[in-house]
Amino acid sequence: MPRAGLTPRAVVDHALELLDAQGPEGLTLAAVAAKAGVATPSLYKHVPGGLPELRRLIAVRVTEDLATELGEAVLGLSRDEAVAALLDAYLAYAGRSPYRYAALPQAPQDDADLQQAAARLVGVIIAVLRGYALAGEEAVHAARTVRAMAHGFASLTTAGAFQLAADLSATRDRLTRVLTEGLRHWPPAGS
Amino acid sequence: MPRAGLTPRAVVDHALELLDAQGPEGLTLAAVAAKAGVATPSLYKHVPGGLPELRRLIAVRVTEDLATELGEAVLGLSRDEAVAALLDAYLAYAGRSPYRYAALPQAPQDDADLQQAAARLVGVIIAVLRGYALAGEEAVHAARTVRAMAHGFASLTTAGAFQLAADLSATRDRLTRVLTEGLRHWPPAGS
DNA sequence: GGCTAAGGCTATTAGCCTTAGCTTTATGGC
DNA sequence: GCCATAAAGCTAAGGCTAATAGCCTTAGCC
Repeated sequence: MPRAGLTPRAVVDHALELLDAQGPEGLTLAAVAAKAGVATPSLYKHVPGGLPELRRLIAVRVTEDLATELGEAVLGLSRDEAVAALLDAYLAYAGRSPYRYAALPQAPQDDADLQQAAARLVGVIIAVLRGYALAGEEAVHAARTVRAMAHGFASLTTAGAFQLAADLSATRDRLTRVLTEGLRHWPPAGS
Repeated sequence: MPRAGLTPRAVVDHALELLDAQGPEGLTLAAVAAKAGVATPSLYKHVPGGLPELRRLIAVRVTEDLATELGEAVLGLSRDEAVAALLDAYLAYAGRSPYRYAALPQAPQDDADLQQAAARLVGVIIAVLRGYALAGEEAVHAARTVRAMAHGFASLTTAGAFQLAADLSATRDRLTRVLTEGLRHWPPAGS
């Protein structure tokens, strides 16, 4: 029996392929092992924590990938243009890889690796907000607002929660404008 | 063996208790059956579809409960006050029952019962927007924006995704104001 | 009084995760 | 060039789950 030359990274790669193709139900250790050409228990040599750890590693990887894509998408842009590009890239990622995106919140958030990856993602958002010159904690509130809007729209869209006939891209346009308007007039005034 | 007097509704009740107490991992037919004082296969008499149908019924119930709570929260209010109350009630529900809230997107959205319940929920949002006199499809875009912001913030908050120290209720306040500002100036202007 | 249908049950199958313990392979030191 | 050792694979086994099949009993109605 020749060695398969498996690594934790390769295991995650196979898992992601499975996730993309079959959704969360299809993500089983048995299936990953079959795809890797290995018996199921052998996976524990590379992912000692079993299925929970595999899911954790997936969340970390997806967060890193998303952070990288967002960072590239906003290069050279600032203010409203950067925000629009950020939202576009965010929604594009979720639309292109809905199962990966849905796997994000399934992992415990107190994990160190995940926090590091998440910090990179938040860093990109904070950088985009630099053009609005928000003071101190206001930048954090604004970043959370950006993230909430992006995640909310992405999550509801990929889940198929918007059932009415109205054009989704028009909604995305309105959402983007509400966000940029809010950022330009930050901190937002009450009624 | 006396009858347990089970009904589909009672099965869902037991399932919800389990979900609240132990999270999605603890929601198994075996556990529900044990709680109901019944052997596992007996559940199929009331929930023929097994676990997937149970999850579907849970999503429907949670959507109905949420719609009811939101409807009550905005009674007698209009415009910004109504929007603020809607957001408060939405986030309160998610915060009070995080596992129920997280169970919402796990069900297929093309289910008739779920669509009916979701229509009630959307109806509440549309009603809240009545005070802003939005024309035609703009009401749909605005309702989606409201829902995206509420869901995004609720989802990220309950998942523990906001790790920085800044006060969450302050962020919620900013989010609410961005939303009401956007609604007051609808359709939102671009840059 | 007996029939029917609903609501229980046990037994069984199939699939999964996980642990334990053995075997083989590759590698690094002497 | 050989041997020790650690890494990486395997088989076997245990325990959990969902789900199906088939049987029995209870409750209610004609």
